[in-house]
Amino acid sequence: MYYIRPMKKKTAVSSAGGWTDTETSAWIGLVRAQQYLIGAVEDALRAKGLPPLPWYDFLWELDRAPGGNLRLNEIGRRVLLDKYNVTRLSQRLEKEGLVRRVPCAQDGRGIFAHITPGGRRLRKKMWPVYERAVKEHFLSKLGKEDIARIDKLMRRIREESGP
Amino acid sequence: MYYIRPMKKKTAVSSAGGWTDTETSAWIGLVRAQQYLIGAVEDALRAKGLPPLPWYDFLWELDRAPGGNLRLNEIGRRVLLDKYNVTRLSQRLEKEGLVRRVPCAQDGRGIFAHITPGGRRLRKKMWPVYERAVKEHFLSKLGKEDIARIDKLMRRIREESGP
DNA sequence: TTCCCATCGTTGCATTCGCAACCAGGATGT
DNA sequence: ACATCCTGGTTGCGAATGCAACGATGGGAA
Repeated sequence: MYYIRPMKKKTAVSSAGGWTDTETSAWIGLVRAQQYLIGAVEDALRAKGLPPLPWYDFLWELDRAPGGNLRLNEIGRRVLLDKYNVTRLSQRLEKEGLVRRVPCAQDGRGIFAHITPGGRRLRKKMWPVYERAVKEHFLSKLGKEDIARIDKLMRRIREESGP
Repeated sequence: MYYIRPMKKKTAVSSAGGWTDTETSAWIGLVRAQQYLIGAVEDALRAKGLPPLPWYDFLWELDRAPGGNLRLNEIGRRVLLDKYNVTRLSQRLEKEGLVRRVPCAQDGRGIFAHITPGGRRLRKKMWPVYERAVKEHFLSKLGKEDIARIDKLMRRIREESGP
C-alpha cells in the first residue's frame, strides 16, 4: 500500500508520504462514519416521505433565528452551502411555501429568507424522524464522555488555522 | 429552541424530544466538520486540476486489492456508494482509460473493475494533494491520542447495531 | 425440472450540484 | 465626482445523483 511503502530517499515532493496506520484509519473512519450517518438519516426521512436533510438544516437555522429570518449569506455560512446552492434551495423552499424571500432594505444586495408557519410546521414534523435516526445510529453507540470528546475534537477541527 | 424546550407530559410520540446541548453540538459538529474536511480536500484537488474524491476512493480500493480488481458490488460496499453510482462511476473511469470493466466468469451477473496502469498512475498523482489537505486540515490540528480516539470512536459508530 | 425469490448490474427521468460568467449594489480611494 | 474593487446573489449549462423500474443470472424449494 502506498501510504506504508517507504518513500525513496527522504521524501518525494513536498508531501511527506507516510501516515501511520492509525492516522489512515482515523481519517477513513471519520469520512465513512459520517457518510453512513447521513445516509441513515436521509433514508429515514425518505421512508417517511419527508424532504431531504438540507431542507431541514435550512429551516432549522431560520426557526432558531430571532424573528425567523436570516440573510441568505448567513445561512450559507452556517450550513456550509455554496451561494448558488443557497439561492436555489431558498427558491425551492419558497415554491413550497415554506419560506418567503424578501429583499433587504438596508443593503440593496441582500435577501432575507423568512420562515413561514408552514415552514415551522414541516421542520417540526421532520424532527422526530431525524432525531430517532441520529439516536439510533450515533448517540446510542457512545457513552456520555465519548460524546463530549467528539464535541471537543470536532470543534477543534473547524477552528481557523491561518491568519 | 426545539431540542431544549421540555416536551409536554412525558414525551410526545416515540421520539424522546430532548437532547443535551452537548449531544446536539457533537452531532452538528461531526457533520459540519466532515463537510468542511471533504470540501477542503475537493478544493485542493480541483485547484490542481485533478478529479474529485470519489474517483480517488474507487481507484484506491482497486489499487490496494490483490490483482487490482474487485467486483462492482464489493467496491460499493467499501466506499459506501449505491449501486447505480458504482455502475456509472466505473463507466466514467473506463471512458478515461483508468479502469477496465470485465464480466465475471464464475458469476454471470458480476462485473469486475480492473485498474489499468494509467489508473494507478493517476491515483498516485492525486495522493500527495489529498494527503497534504488532510494533514493541513485534520491531522495537524489533533494530537496523537486524539487521532487514536477518533479512530476508535468512528469504528464503534459503524459497527452493526442489531440483527 | 420448474417456479419463485434474491442478487447484480443497468437505464430513463427528474432533481440537484458544480462551475463560471454575470449583474447590481456597496465600499474605498483620489 | 470618478474609477476601482469587493460582496451578495442569480443564472445557463453540463455533470452527477436519487429513485424507481427493468433485464438477467443464481440459488433454493417443491
